Amino acid sequence: MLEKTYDPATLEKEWYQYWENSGCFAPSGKGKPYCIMIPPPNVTGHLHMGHAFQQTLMDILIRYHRMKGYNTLWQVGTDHAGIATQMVVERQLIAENQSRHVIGREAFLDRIWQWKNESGGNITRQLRRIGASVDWSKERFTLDEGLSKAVIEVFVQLHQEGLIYRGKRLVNWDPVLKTAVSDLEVESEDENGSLWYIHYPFPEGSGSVVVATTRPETLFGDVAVAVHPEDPRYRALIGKMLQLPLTDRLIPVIADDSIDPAFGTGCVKITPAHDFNDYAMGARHSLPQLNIMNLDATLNDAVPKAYQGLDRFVARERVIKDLNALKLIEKIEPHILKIPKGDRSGAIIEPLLTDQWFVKVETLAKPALEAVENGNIKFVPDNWSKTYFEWMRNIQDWCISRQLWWGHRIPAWYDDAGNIYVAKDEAEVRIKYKLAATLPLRQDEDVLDTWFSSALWPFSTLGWPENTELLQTFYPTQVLVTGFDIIFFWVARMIMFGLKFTNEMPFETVYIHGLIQDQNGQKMSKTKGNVIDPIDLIDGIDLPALIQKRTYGLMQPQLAKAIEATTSEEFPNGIPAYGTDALRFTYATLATSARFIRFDLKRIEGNRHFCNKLWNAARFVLMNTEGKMGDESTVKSWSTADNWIVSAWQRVKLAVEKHLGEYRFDLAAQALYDFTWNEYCDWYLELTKPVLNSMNENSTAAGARFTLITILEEMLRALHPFMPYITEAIWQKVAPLSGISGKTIMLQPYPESSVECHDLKAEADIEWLKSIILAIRNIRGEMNVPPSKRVPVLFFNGNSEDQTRIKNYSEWLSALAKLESLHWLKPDDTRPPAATALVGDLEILIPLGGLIDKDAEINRLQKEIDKLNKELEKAKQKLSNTNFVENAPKDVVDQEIARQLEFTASLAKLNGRLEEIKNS
RNA sequence: GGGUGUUUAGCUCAGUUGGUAGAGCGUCGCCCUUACAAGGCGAAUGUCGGGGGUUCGAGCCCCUCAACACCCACCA
Repeated sequence: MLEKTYDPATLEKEWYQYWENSGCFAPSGKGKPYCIMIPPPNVTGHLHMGHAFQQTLMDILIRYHRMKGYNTLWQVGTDHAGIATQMVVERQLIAENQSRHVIGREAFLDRIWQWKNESGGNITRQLRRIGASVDWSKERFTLDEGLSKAVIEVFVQLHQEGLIYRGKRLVNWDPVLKTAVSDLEVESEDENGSLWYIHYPFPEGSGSVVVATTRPETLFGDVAVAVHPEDPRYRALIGKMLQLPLTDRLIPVIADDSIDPAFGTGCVKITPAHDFNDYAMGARHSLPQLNIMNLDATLNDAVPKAYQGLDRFVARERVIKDLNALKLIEKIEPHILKIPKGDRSGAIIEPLLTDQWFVKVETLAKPALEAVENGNIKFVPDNWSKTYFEWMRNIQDWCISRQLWWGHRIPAWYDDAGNIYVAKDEAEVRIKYKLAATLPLRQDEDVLDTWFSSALWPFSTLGWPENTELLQTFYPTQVLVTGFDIIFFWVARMIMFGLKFTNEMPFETVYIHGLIQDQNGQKMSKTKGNVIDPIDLIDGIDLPALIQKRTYGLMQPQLAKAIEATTSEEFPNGIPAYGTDALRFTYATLATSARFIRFDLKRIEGNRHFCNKLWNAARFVLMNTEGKMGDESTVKSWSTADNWIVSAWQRVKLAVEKHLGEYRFDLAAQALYDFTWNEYCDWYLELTKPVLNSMNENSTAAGARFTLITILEEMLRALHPFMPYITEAIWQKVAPLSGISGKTIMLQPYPESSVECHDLKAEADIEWLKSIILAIRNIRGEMNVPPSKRVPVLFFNGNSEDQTRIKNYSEWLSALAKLESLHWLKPDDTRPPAATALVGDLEILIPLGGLIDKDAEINRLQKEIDKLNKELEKAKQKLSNTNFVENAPKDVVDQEIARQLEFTASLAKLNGRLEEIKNS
């Protein structure tokens, strides 16, 4: 027997260990392969709501397919997350008054590896807590030996084919991290700034041209002023020279179509080394690129002495002040502009000319685009493919070098003359390029963008470039489960590299789930202080601990107070423990096709109740079956209820299969929830009670026991992918009673729908029975008749089928509607004053006796009559429309006619009853 | 500027080829009823964002407007 109360904490503890230790997570080696690659979380990270949500969905798919007999692999692993991880450890050093530059590259890397080894287990421990059935024996890390080998292989090959090149380009430079970042790692935000109108005088000594700029400090890098070629104000000036203020340089006026004459003055200063637009224009006009900044965004020695070494924003103030003194500022306008910031550091990005490595993506993008266009790779929901197309059709070369230490070091070597050699390692370089052993070579200092190794994840984890058995079996993988925020960062690049290096799609389907937000629709973030740790939902947490967690280690400590206040308001008692299964089930029900998902504690609370419901239903079943089960052959007869619940269950299984096939976890979960609670518990269990308690020798108790246990056992299997722990715990007790042996539910087959089990007559009978019971309960409820009070019921005016059914099912009627007695009235019997309900033609009377208030019943009837009248009006109106009668399909018209007749008949009866009771 | 979404009950959301508007939570009654008070039974609640169109019929299809959200892009 199960414990009296459902306690997730104790039952979740045992099972994961057991599953893992018995190798249940490893591929079976039998059946069609089914493989999902985990989007590798940052190795030093910790689980957040998004992870837990995503991993739950993957685990549902994995457990479902494993039970369906697939050879299932959920490949697990973590990412080295270059910038993010390096930043964490750098911050630690700073706290110790150290810096990576002081301790040096080697010591710094040692330090990160040490940190990785200490905290790298966090995320995997947490994965276990949510029940993720990943194959731990195959765990990988993007910086491990095998994956590094794959990275080098890819780099060398792409370089050889000319698809990776090195060049001095304008890139997004993060002056705080002192590294280049890709376009995707830059986030632009609107900010209030100014537009400065500056005079650029003619060298002749009088007059000037006024240019408008948001970045006056870059004036030192100006190499031209551009105007629109058709602009009548400036046409005559094209080709003339201007005096660049604060300098002794002269720069030309040039003409370019891209200039908007309506903006500012129609004159634009051109700074090719510090602006992407100007860079392109510079290229068009063969202008020099004049870099005026150092790597930390201070001005370099290309600017006048007075400004050298100043930070760009200090320099700005200085330039404005000096221009003002020279009366060269015409005016200043407030202006809203986009400020580019690094997504990690938050530093304002500076376009800077540096030597970097790039992937030439155009040729890689073409097949990747086609793979989605022709449906070889499907996005679910489908509209995400549009987002993918938009980006891929306008794709720019990818800057892959990072001036960091933590990552895959670029396999390129330089000699003193600056020649570049690319190969697997230095020895190979010397062989490949036939270099003398004595020629000094130094390796490129830079590492690769983290996403470069992530792009190889689907095949590098399986052993590529070796043609391993794993790779042969599980590649291409079946589905990628991820958020839309990394479609460009990751999904697109996996498709490009997958097609390039394996000639196959890395996955068949990309399922894009929504992003979790807090209950107010805000993104969960540390600075907002609204983060919820999924583990705290499982175990619970008290308010002080929650506040401590949310305010600890804030980048902006001044936010702590506000966070404490909102947290206290929102969770005055902390967060109660809900258990893993309730959390997982909640994630499933939240996985609609919506883009953003608001996480509300109410939902998880409801689902903990669902767990409890299931638990108690199982207790009821066990209580009535343990020690009382024969095998199926001893069952003499099946009741209508048995046949009904079996039949209804088939539909549910079918629905679940359909919904999971379409990645509608919400609908699948909903279908199971509804059946479990609203059919199995609310009706079937209640219907078995009179049978199980009956003293009658010929009763169908054996059939009820058998049905109770077999349906429950199947429900557990069907629910297992959603709620692995509770289903396993219950199943252990239930399975033996239903004649099933097995060590664990997770390796049992997933229940399948069977058409032969459909029983339409039983379904119709039980639907009828339900409506009679509901009608009586409605009267009872409306009249406030307490459940303990049994009532007499009179039936009147029904057809022969009603009579048969009432005869057959009177025991159920009495039990579920709490009847004291049950009689048929003949047409000429006198009817006592009574409350009335209708089910089809059948009239149900509950005599007023002392328990029903006459006026209340009059009100109730009148309400009912009003409702019917409205419906009748609608039906009449439709049928009086000749267009409808002539054009609508016959069955729709017939249905409307039937409705009209039914409403009319019902109204006649109810009105009669109303008169009777008024006159009584 | 380009693109993609969202708008349905008090709240959070379903609504699958157009055919009688649903769930959970909350609210309001009556109940400790031998699985479950983490529960049972009953009830109330919607001009499906606005306007137009197609159709016998629109929450669903088309057009348009509005609000909100997100993504991409070089307006100095």
